[in-house]
Amino acid sequence: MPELPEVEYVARQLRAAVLGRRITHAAVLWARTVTPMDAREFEARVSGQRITSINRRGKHLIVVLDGGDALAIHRRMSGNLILERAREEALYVRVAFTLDDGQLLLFTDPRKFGRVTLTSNGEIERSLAELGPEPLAPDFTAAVLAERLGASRRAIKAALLDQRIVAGLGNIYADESLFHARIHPLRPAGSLNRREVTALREAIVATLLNGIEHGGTTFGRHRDIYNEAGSNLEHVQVYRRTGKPCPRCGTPITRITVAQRGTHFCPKCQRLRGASSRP
DNA sequence: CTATAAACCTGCTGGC
DNA sequence: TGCCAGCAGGTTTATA
Repeated sequence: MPELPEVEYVARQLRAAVLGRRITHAAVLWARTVTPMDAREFEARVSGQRITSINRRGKHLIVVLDGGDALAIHRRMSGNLILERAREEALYVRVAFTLDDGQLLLFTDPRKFGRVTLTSNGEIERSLAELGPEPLAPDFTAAVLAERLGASRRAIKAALLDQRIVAGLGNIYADESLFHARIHPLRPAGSLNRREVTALREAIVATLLNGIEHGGTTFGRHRDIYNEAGSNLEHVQVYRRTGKPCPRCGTPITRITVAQRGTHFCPKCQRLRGASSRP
């Protein structure tokens, strides 16, 4: 579930809460979460390192440690980072970090798809090298987006979910962005004209910023580090609103499957025909 | 290149 | 009320 806004929101909270803290102890409760590293090796190597910075790249949360290592955390479908003052009752804990001020930082993950990877700083950079541009960075221009989409004939929805095209978009924010830009999800990615690419870039930025502002979208499992749900679901226009009226024109929202993912759009505002092509 | 399916996992929902 | 098939925000890998 966690897409860029959910990861960014948590990154900001963690910066305020655990920056500068030393990890005094780590416990791996589900070994596959830290693959490919051995669980005991992970615990030994992370213990004693201090948290020097917290960053985000796409949907990856990067916790930089003073021993030359970094933790790359990907929450995948159901992972959360929960901060506890003392041992409370968090469920599905896969990795537990004890900090030097007594706080407990827990990686919880019912479905066990999430990953907490410990590697050297250089290694992390290499593993993230394939990611596309950061959509909230100032250099994410319409020209950059157009260049990334190239002449691809795949559906624009599928392209937006591809982290090599743009980093951080997932199913929710892809649908919302296309709705705001009035682009049909099945449009071939390379067929968008200049005006449409510009509108899409603006829609992506606005949609993501909106999501961050509301603490992320929670319809299932996303929680912030204090175990609070985000409120952005109240603000989405099409995602999971099949059959409900389009907020713009009243036409019922349609749901189709694109790239094996549920895809929601307004059939009147987002037309497939009548589109011009980009040379 | 593009598309599709399957795999990794568990919990929740909707239909019967 | 109860059971079960199907579905879920993500990514990777195999196959056509």
